[in-house]
Amino acid sequence: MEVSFRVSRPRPGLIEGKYPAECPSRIVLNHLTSRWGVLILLALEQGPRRWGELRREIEGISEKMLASTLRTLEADGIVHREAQPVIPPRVDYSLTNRGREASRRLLPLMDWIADNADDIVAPR
Amino acid sequence: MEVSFRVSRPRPGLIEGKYPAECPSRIVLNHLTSRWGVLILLALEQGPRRWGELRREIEGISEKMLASTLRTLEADGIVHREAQPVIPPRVDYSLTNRGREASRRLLPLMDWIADNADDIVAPR
DNA sequence: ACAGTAGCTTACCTAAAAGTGCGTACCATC
DNA sequence: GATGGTACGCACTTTTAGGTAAGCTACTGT
Repeated sequence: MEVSFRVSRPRPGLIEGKYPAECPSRIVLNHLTSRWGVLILLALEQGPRRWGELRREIEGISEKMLASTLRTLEADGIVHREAQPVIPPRVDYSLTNRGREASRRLLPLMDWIADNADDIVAPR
Repeated sequence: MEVSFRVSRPRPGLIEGKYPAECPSRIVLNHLTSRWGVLILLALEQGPRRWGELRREIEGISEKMLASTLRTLEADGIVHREAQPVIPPRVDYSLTNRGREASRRLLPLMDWIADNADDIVAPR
């Protein structure tokens, strides 16, 4: 039983040719699907968050990883960082347009995984 | 300019609570987005492939990683393995229905990344 | 005077993923 | 009889993501 599933458009060169680990696509994919990257996107997709809010909302994340993951996503133009020069410091994070584009593609995958992960992993 | 983007349905418990690294969703996500997992899915999504075809098509993959990634995806019910007891050995790999469901969600993300990765990574 | 808070940075360490290189069985071909 | 293709498994090493813990600035509250 063949399932007719075609991608919207051809992806020339995605398989052919070399795939060094340093390929830009691989780098971005790693950032987006990193341990904490996904959770930060999930959180920010609900709306802007302050540093401390993210830290509390994403239980288990260390300050180091929150900082470095946020900086990575900021450098990728996926997360917008807005620091207000007040004391105590206040920093707000939100998704950029690019970040929303990314999460729009990432969330369906995450939803599917969340729905199926138990069935997939259970049989062990 | 607010972009109105809502996820199809609520994802309760995806943010709240703890997120151990051993969470089933994280495991499956890691398998799907692993270095070679994505490339194998991309290849198999074009149709069934033999071991050697995958090895040649996915340049740079080592035999060890091809074998272990395929076994992981097979254990997850994403890839179907069909070994014919002939000499020399012949083994065909294809996507299961579940694998096609997964790739249907993964490919839009990969397409977007492929289109944007250069712009994202270039400014460094 | 001292602790607490917000938002980090830095140095160090570990565990898991991936790479390297070897061996194997069986046969066809040169 | 030597070489090479096919589909792997195993042992070892390297690389990298992530964890742990401490410190730091510039203030505020008690």
